[in-house]
Formats: sequence, C-alpha cells, structure tokens
Amino acid sequence: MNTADTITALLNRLSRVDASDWRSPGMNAAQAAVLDYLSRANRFSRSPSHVADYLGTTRGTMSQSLKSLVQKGLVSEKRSETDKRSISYHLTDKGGRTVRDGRPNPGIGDLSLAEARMLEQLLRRLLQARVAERGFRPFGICKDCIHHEQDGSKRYCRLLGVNLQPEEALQICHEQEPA
Amino acid sequence: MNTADTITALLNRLSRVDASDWRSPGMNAAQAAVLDYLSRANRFSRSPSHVADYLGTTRGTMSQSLKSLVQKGLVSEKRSETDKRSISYHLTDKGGRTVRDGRPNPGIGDLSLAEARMLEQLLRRLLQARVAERGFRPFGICKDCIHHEQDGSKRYCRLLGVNLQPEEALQICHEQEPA
DNA sequence: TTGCAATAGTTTCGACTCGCTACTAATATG
DNA sequence: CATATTAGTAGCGAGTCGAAACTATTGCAA
Repeated sequence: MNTADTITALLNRLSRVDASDWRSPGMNAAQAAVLDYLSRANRFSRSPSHVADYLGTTRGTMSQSLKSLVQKGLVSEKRSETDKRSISYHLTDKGGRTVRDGRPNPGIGDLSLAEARMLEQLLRRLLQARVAERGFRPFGICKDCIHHEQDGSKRYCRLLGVNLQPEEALQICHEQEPA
Repeated sequence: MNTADTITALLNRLSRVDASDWRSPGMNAAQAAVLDYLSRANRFSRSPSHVADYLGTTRGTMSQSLKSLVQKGLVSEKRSETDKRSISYHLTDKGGRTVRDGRPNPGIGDLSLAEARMLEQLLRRLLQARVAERGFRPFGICKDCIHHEQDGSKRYCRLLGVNLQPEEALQICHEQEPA
C-alpha cells in the first residue's frame, strides 16, 4: 500500500471514528456537515446546490437532508426575490446553538500546537488537490478571492457587484477563486 | 474556530470528497471501508464485532452491511470450529479484486514525498489520540504488539498461543497492544 | 416574441446505513 | 446446573444516497 492509499485509509477511519460522536442525539454526520457548512458560508452560497457541491453529493440528496433539518427546526429557508427558482437556507437560533454547543470538542492528543498547525496546512493542501482533481469548486473564503476588493475598511465583490460586510470577508463563498 | 475544530472540518470534507468516488458502481463508503478492513485484518479479527469496533459502529449495523456484501459475492462467511457463536468473514476472489482494482488512486497534489510521509505520521498520531479518547481499541498491526514474539523467522503470539505466518506480521489485529 | 434550452429545486424509487431494542444460540462462571 | 455474558441476527424507523423524472423559472436566440 503506497502513501496516498495509506493516507486515504487513515482519513477514512478518522472521520468514521469522529462521526461516532454525532450519532447520539438524533443527529448524524451528514446533517452535522450541512449545519457546519451553513454556519460558515456567506449569503450567496447557501442554496441546496451549493451545499451539495461543497459536500460532493447531489441536489436531490441535499434537498432531502435540508428537509429533515427544517423539520427539526435547525434550519430555515428563504426564497430569493430576484430569482424565484433559488432558495437560500440559513441556521435558526436553535441550529446555531447546535453547531456551537453540540460539537464534542475533539482532542489532538500529544500533538504540539506547531504540529497541529502543520497538520492543518498539509490537510488543506491535500484537500485542495483532491477537490481540483475532481473538478469541484474550492469554496475558499471571500477575502482570498481574485474578485475581492478592499479599500480601507470597505470591501467589495467585483464579480457580484456588491458591498460586503466586514464579517463576510472570512465566510465561504461558492464563487471564490483563489488569488 | 480553533485548530482542532478546523482539522476536524477538513477531515470531514476530505473524506466526503473522497467518498464521492466510490459512489459509482453500486458501492458506497461504508462498504468500501469494510472491504478495506477485511483485506488488512488477520484471521482472528474478522468477525462482525471486530469490524464494528474498528469502524466505530454497532454489531447490528455491521451485520446488515456484511449481509449485503455477501449478497454481492464480495465476501464470504466461515463459522468457527471452536466457538460456534462466532463467524469470520473473508474476501472472495471478486472482493479481493474490488479492493485492488476498484480503488481510484488518490493523488497528493503538490505535496512532496517527505510532506506526504509527515502527513501520514501526523494523521496516525491524531487517530491514535481520538481512538484512545473514546476507549476504542487501537487495531495496530501484529508485529508492533507486546504479545508478538520473534525468533529468527519464526513468529508467535503469546496471547493467543499460536504460531504466525510471515505475512500475518503486517496484518491488523483486534487484540493488538502497542509495544 | 416565441420557442426552446438551461437552471434550481423537488419528488420518487430502491438499496442501503444507522442506532436501537428484542431476540436466539452458545459459552462462561459461580 | 442455573444464570450471566457473549456473538450474532431480525425488525423498526429515520435518514442517506444516486439516479431519473418532474415542475417552475429564467436565458437565449431565431
């Protein structure tokens, strides 16, 4: 077994072992991933298609997942004014609490802070490679985008032609193209 | 979001993006994980309970998964002679081929070989920590175990009291305790 | 303008996952 | 020898998953 395969196997078990934490309170890994994404994505990136693209699944599946999250009161939908086809989902208060409190804080064992940072960077680059390999969008954060423009404290998106709130600079955008 | 959470989020998306490869030929991530485990576990570690422990799921779930793999002819069962309760599963020829050929060889992008090795080591240590955190068994390989005894080319397991084949030294064992 | 084509989302289907509880059979233990 | 423990399974209900079919809206081009 070569290194790439070994890494993939480790990744697989790790996410499975992590997932066993979420399996308690009527919550599963897929739903947790959706909530996590919605908590970090900007207002232009929260449609079923976007979440599906991010997680590498289909619109049909995501439609189902979002429906079940709506039923649980964790997520709420808002139809777009301009394009009546598209819908933007967002966390409810309860959903926000679930994301913040519900996460069992995962340890890093005997890894030093420097090693953890190193691991984070390596994972980021691996993810970037595998995402590109499959033609997926990068889903990076707004401020690292070629369309992001900053003038003092004012921020602007050249692509969408809108002004941005300060907190939006760190959110995930489906249109993001790394600068 | 702290480093541990960030790492968990990266891990999650990575395994999800990887999983989208397996979703083609009537095969899913859970089944792929079972086949992968069975291909690497020794003859003492291939019962439903063992696979379930390894993947952090339940015996009931694993029983179902194994049933569907049997139906596809990828896996076959053998009842134990000594303990008539226990069953050991193993890959069929077709199952072996599926593991070997079916894996879309995953890239490592622009990571150097040294960086890939570093990533592998860090992941291994993180996994070890999270496994210990939850009281799971380590499922390490035979030769790194306190019960493993080597005398020239002869290998022996002190715990189970049996002689071991050379190739078994590198297989996963559910009884393994790191030396 | 009208007539597609593309897009966003949903629904339905069948196979499967998943935790849970209840169950059977075999083995241990006192 | 009675009872506890262990290994595995069956059934339940909610949900995941891909695929295909379907609706509604928007874009585009003749």
